[in-house]
Amino acid sequence: MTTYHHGNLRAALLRAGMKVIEKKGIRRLSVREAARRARVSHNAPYRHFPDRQSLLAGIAAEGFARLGEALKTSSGKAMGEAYVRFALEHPEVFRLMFGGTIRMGDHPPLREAADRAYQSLVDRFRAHGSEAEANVAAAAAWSLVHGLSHLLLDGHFQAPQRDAGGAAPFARQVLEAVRYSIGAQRSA
Amino acid sequence: MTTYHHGNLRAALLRAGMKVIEKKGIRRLSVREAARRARVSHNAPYRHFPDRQSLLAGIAAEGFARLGEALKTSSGKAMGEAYVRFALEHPEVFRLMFGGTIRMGDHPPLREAADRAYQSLVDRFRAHGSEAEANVAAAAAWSLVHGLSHLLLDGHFQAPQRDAGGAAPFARQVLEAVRYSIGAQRSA
DNA sequence: ACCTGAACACCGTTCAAGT
DNA sequence: ACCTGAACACCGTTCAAGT
Repeated sequence: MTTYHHGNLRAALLRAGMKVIEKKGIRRLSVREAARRARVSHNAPYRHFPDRQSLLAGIAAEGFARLGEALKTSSGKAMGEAYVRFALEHPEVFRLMFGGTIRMGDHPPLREAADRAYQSLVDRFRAHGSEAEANVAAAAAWSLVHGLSHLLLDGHFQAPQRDAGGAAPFARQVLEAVRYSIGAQRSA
Repeated sequence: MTTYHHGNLRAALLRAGMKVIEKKGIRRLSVREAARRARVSHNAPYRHFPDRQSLLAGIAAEGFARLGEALKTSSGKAMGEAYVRFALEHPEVFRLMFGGTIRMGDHPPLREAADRAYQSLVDRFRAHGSEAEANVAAAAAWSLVHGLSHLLLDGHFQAPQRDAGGAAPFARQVLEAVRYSIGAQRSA
């Protein structure tokens, strides 16, 4: 029974941090709070993360890994809905990943995690046309599902849409509408 | 020469706050910093805003007003690009408006400001089909430009795209691609 | 190496008091 | 009404020290 914490304080801090963020929001996760939950001094986290931003970056990277999984395990047509579902089910982590709290430039492993998740999406477009066309198509698809996720989370769609029965069905409508549009173009 | 500040401390705080946010980011705007810039005690702002969130909400509302202006004064086809341009030119204010820092539900004037801005966008779709169809089309368009703005700000598009010559031309490509798609559907 | 306690310069917010 | 200074309970981060 060592006087130290345990084998993997880093992992414990990430787990604790993720939990706080999901339950109380990003602003409420302090380094000191993560330390408390991991039962170490307010100071121990600095052995594993140089600053609060890096702790947040670690949690965001874990978020990208989970998003990538969700995308990979969804069949082609359902990928857009899987993306939106991830955002709606993990709103605070999604905001951490994309809310500008952390700058990817400062955290290379975060950028790599994000790129891997995006690859799951781009790969589905490789079949269509030139590389440049695939890039544009993937960017458009990502933009659509990403913007839709954000706007739904922020509550920007009003009564007429919500009355239709909640966020998810509305999201499906929007995605279907655009899917048909793109299909029309392709076959033309 | 009164011992008080001046006629409109509220406006002065909003102006100072906007400036700090644009220059240093949201995290760096404290109530105390806004007070300092307006040359009042750290406590005076609480006469005009119940808490920090409300100060931020006031600044965000001003941001929505400006975005609405930018959209209204842009001609139909250029509106999407105007939206992206606003985001790229005012990244920190854009993040404040849409980054989840403030919950619109807690600040009715903010929601109203946001709705007015959205109306500038929805109005352009009124001509097309039923009300429900217009709603879905507007939501799709908003999602696209909004997601594209966010992803560009976060730096998620990689070398091949950026090499083409920067964010704005890439944005134009993506928007054009989808515009053609939707045009194809309409005429089919 | 990994952890701790004390210390510093900040916060947001509340309160009692001044004009 | 509008403003001020003191006070409280937090922060992130640094430092000197313990095992």
